[in-house]
Amino acid sequence: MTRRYHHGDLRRALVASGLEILRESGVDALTLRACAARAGVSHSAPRNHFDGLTGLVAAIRAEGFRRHSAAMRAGMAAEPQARRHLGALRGYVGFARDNPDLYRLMFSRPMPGFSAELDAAADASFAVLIEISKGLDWPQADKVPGNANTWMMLWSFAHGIADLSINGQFGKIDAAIGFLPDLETVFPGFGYTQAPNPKA
Amino acid sequence: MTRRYHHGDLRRALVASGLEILRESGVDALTLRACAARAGVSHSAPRNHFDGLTGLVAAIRAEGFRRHSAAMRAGMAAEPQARRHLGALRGYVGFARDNPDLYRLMFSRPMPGFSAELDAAADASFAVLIEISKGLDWPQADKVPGNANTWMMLWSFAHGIADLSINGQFGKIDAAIGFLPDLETVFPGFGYTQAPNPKA
DNA sequence: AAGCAAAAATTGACAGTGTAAACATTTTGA
DNA sequence: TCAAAATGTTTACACTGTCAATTTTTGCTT
Repeated sequence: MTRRYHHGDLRRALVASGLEILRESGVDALTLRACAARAGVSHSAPRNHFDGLTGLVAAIRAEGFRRHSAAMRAGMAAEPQARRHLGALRGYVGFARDNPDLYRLMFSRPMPGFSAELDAAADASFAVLIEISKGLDWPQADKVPGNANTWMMLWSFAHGIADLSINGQFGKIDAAIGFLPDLETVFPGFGYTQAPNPKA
Repeated sequence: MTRRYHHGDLRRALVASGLEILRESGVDALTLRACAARAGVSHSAPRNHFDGLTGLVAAIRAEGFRRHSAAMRAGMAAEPQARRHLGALRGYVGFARDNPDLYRLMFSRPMPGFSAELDAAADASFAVLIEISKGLDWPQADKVPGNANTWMMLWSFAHGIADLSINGQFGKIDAAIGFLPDLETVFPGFGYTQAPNPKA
């Protein structure tokens, strides 16, 4: 029962503490010393696991992206195949609204090069967007320059709805979640041109 | 030539200093003391004009929104009437890309209630979006629940493109600006149903 | 098993930050 | 004129991130 000198899994504990602090008290309270204190450790212990506050924040953002992609995949699994893109996007916006400060932290700073872990986790989220964009087509697709624009459109739309909604920009209306499932209405003819996963 | 004890227009000078610091060194360098120093004043002088750092940041964000709406109006004026919404949105995204840290600061925190000045400036930006949404119609408009959804769609799309582009999420592709003018391709039939400003 | 190097955590110190109170100077207006 | 209000300065304090020095534990090598 005596608290050991070595924590055992401090790195994970610090990220967990950071996530709790972020949820409970917002980003201004997300402090290196506060994370250390909540993990029951001295204020300099994190130095052995992270490259300063920037490194800890990068790890927290990475965990955010892992949960983010998981939420998208869960949303995708809850819909029939032909509507899986809508499920994924609903998972996207739902995650943002359930974790507003975390989502804002994930996207409030330039992306690449903070850490390999963060880049990989963000790529995993990105992969879901690419995945649902594949085979997704609408009548105007070929008129838009560049083949990458389907995921750009989906991502821009989802991020815009999520971020503005989080920041209270939609005011009392805030029908963002109800807004999203109507994507097939907003984009007429938007859907998959062929059944995915042909082996199933 | 002797520096007077009273600055004369310190409030404005502090906001200007903050904008310069933001542009030159990013948001982490945006410090109350740094703004005061650049304005040539002691670190406690801002207290007479702002409610702490939060107040100064709110004033900087407010100035950002004023320039933001001005950029949209300039973009609107550069296009023929039937395409004025595209001009406004191009102004929107262009402002964000020309002032990435400022734009991020404007939207990286919950919106309402920081100061009356900020609320008013943000409303002015919002008014432009409402303005270009007025009379703007596309075949599916009436199928989308709620009448407010035209501006929600435009805003979400513009903010998504702007914010993701700023954060480098589009990677090397980054055809965000070229992406935007094709809105009429993405949304078929998207346009004004009647000539605006009937008195002209 | 012994011992020693590496890893992990602590302590103490330092500069920089926001905030506050007390004090100094200038401006204003009655 | 002169007192009050507005504007700036100085000093102090708690908190933050970072760093160097030190202590404790773990684990590997011999």
